[in-house]
Amino acid sequence: MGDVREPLRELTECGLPQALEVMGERWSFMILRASFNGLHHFEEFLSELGIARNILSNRLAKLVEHGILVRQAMADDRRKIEYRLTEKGMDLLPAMIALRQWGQKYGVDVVENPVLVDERDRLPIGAVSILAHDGRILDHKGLRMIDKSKLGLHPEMLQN
Amino acid sequence: MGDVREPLRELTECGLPQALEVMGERWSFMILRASFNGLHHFEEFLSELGIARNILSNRLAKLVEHGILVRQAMADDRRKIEYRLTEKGMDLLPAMIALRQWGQKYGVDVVENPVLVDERDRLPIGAVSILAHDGRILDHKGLRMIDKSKLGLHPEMLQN
DNA sequence: GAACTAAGTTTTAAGTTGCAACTAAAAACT
DNA sequence: AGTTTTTAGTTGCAACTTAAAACTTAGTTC
Repeated sequence: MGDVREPLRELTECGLPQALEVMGERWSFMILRASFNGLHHFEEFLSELGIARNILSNRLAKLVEHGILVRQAMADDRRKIEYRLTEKGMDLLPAMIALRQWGQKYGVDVVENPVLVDERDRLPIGAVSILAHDGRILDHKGLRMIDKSKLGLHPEMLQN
Repeated sequence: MGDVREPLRELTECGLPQALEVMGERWSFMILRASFNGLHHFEEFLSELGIARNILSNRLAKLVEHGILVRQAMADDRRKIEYRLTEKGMDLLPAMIALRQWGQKYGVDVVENPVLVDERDRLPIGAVSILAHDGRILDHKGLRMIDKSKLGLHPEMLQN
């Protein structure tokens, strides 16, 4: 078979570039947060975020295009368009909260309000965490990047 | 004194804008990933990421300025500059991995290689998760945003 | 049907990105 | 010692993106 070099830097394949295609654009995360905070209309986002109209229009369209928000004219007043988070959009919450917590940890005088709480007991949530397959919390020292081919074929291998 | 209106939409205060100031810029997350993957030098980032030289230069400077990377000329060859993740940079891992996992879940034909594994057992990691104060995994249905002032004063209140 | 409102487009200026060519400094070769 | 190569940048310029303000369109209220 001759010269079967394995590609030295297989850094290319991963979901990050895909995620950044939408969420890497300026304002996307801020719109997501506002949306999660209960805002649904164009003029609400506009006055809440202090974004320019044309950019907001463009971003909302992209978020809808990517299935993160759904756009729907309201029945009672059909001028009003409601933007609502989809399940796909909700799935961005861990990323958003992780960013938020990081900004809070290292930012100067970040007040944090409103606070995220567990609905069940109304206590503030803990840190967004990287979990091992068995639920242990991992930090960067407990993590390794390895080539797919070098994965032992354990039976539990069906998670990430 | 007189007219002390409270700001109606206290959506303003949170760590997200702070985090996005650096990490919201195009390429920042890709550089972070490359860095975590073991790249350390200018020309490595350049050929790995396909970014323009001036932009890379600018981003690295900003990441250093914000304390996410440290810049250090190497002892043996002082032309070579080493960029290395700080603790603050490592703390962005949950956010980065959460984004990556989202991109993987919803992206089309994302291969994912290299794979993130738990160093201890070399099994792929689980999903980055939002945890309650007591360690339960929360999803968006179990979360609520409430005003700081409405927080009951529980003794455990010192986390997020 | 005149005025108003919500959402979006257009226009124009300012700022950012990306490419290509150039520079600066340290190391290696001859 | 002097030229070449390597590493990490900077500069100049064209293409693209963002922002602010004025304009448009469709639906609603008076």
